[in-house]
Amino acid sequence: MGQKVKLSTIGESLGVSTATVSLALRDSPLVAEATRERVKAHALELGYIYNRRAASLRTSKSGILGVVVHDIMNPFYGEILRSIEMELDRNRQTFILSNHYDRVEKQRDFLETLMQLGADGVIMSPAIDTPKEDMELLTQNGLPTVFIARSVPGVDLPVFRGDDKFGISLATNHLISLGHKRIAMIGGTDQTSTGRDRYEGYVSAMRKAGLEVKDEWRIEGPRTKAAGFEAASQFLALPDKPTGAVCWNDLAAIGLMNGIARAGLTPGVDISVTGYDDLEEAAIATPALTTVWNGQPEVGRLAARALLDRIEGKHTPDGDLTLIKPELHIRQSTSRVVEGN
Amino acid sequence: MGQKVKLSTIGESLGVSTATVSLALRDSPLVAEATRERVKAHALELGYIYNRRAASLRTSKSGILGVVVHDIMNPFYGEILRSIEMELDRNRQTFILSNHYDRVEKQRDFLETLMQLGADGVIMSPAIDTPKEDMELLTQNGLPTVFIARSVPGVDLPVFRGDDKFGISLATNHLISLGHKRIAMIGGTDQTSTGRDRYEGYVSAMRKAGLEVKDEWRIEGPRTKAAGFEAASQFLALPDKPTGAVCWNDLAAIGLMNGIARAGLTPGVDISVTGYDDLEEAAIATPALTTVWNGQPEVGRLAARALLDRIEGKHTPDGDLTLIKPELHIRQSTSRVVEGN
DNA sequence: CTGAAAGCGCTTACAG
DNA sequence: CTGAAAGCGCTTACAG
Repeated sequence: MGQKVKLSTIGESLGVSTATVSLALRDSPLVAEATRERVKAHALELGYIYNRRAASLRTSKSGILGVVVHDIMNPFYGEILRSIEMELDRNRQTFILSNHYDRVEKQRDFLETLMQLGADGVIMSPAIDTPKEDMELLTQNGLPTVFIARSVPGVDLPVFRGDDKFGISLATNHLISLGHKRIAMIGGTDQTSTGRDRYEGYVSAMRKAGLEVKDEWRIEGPRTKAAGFEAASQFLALPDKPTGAVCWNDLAAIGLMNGIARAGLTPGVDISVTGYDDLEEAAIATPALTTVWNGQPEVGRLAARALLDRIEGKHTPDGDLTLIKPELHIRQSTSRVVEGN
Repeated sequence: MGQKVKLSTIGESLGVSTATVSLALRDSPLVAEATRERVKAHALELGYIYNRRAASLRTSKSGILGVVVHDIMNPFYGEILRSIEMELDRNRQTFILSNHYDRVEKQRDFLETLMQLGADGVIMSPAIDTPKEDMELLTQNGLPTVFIARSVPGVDLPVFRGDDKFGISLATNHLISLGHKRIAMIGGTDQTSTGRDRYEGYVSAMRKAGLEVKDEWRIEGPRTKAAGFEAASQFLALPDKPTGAVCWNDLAAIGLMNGIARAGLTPGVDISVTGYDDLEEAAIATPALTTVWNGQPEVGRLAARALLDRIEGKHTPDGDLTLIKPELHIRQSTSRVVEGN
């Protein structure tokens, strides 16, 4: 591959200084038009590759952002990520991605790596039980950070997420309006604020309607299709057979519906099921899933925008909470409660 | 955040040179045990963050690898990625990820970024119609590269993928053995070698069994659930109503089954459907999907391993093709052809 | 076992 | 409008 082409290579063969080459390549008005063109043409010809590490060492800006989520194979995060990607591409920022799988150490390793690389900022959906100290490490090192979907208690940073309590009440009230009186809540964990908010929203909607809330009707855990599928038998064996299931997310709901179908019942007819998130595949599930749109594209876009603003010094308020307003999308997985139930 | 802590900060407050600090932190045996301990303790105390950019500028190794695939929201790539991640984590390598969405320019931008960052290597599933020149750019700049799932014609680099022709014949022969005579092939494109291989495999299995292959029975395109879902009406309107569908991948198959169900037929009973890949969700689809395991974990692990080996100079042969042997996993979406069909 | 010095490839005041 | 020089924070011969 011959000798590596650098600014000085270009400069020498053109008889100008590296400073001029540097400025010319970055379109500085300080350099004469003609010189600029000559430099650029020659750079292209030589196959010059800009060395970002050197530039970054000098300027202490890297053009790299970090994104950490629980698991990008979860389409909920996938959809957020896609809109982050679009926003960052437009601003010619590179991002590095990591899953933490709710392991605090894996997350910490990644944050450390970001600091070593001189990342300009971080978008994160923090792991369960992330210690405040891990976040302080970021601020101490001057790394602008925003949260998506989740946050860390006691840490004042901008948060972008859906309004969970309101969203789950939309789903619960929808089932209630269809005449359901025994409604279970399937999936999710009470270890996250999101989990607690959604459970609270479900409970308060039930109470407001004068309906009973039974502890047994809360099946904690499932957040994936596989787990939702497995929860079906437990759900179908519940005391006082619920006729409706408010699920933590679309994945658990789709899994649950598959499990219900496997047991010989018809989801959407015998049992009404609601999801949460409105993933792209909710609409093509069988039956099509009634669910709550959770604003993934908005969350991603706004969070990326806010981070870029922070990096540029436009100081958005700390601890600012941006709640995306959820919407109920009614499809075929919910119907009027069956007579006699 | 006070002053930035660097090697010289540690050195000065300890009365040793930065060279010694550098060596000590990297556990060099050149440094006395006692000094090493003192340095490390002090670095920790001061909250020293290793500056990888500076190190990388000096050593021209970055510890960064690039991974480019079509779309990580596709669980096929997601599953490969997960195993790449495991392998790279174990070797303490950071990776940067990008989707190309089959847009050659987006892919080129990313490769350029990798070179600017001084990446050590690339794992890629190249975009359709990737020009040879783009790949030559990588080799000219000394970037070790391996292919997964797809390759670029005329470019001699190691490739890791499943044996498509053999795999699709497993699915086709399975339907044939169940008595199906009219079998369509749904989804995928003939613009990739994978697409051509699978279609050829299907055609030759049909011919070998003395069955007719009709052009109309080839519905090109669908690679997603949504597209598979939409293809259902087209499939059901096909001349001489096929009784079986060999699908390009699990996503198209699951979408197709949903569409068939929506039309009032029962997939797995009225129409037999096979998938390809054996994604985690194939087993919990309704009906559970008969499909061909495509070795995603193997592909990811072997490709990552091979790249690391190349980077370390263990020169694995160019143009070497590693075919993972697919396996048929029979579930409920295929059954003996219905009488009278 | 430790230190002084050079250099990786940029950018940025500063001088002209 | 252009150039000479310093410096970003490391690592690596080299000398002692």
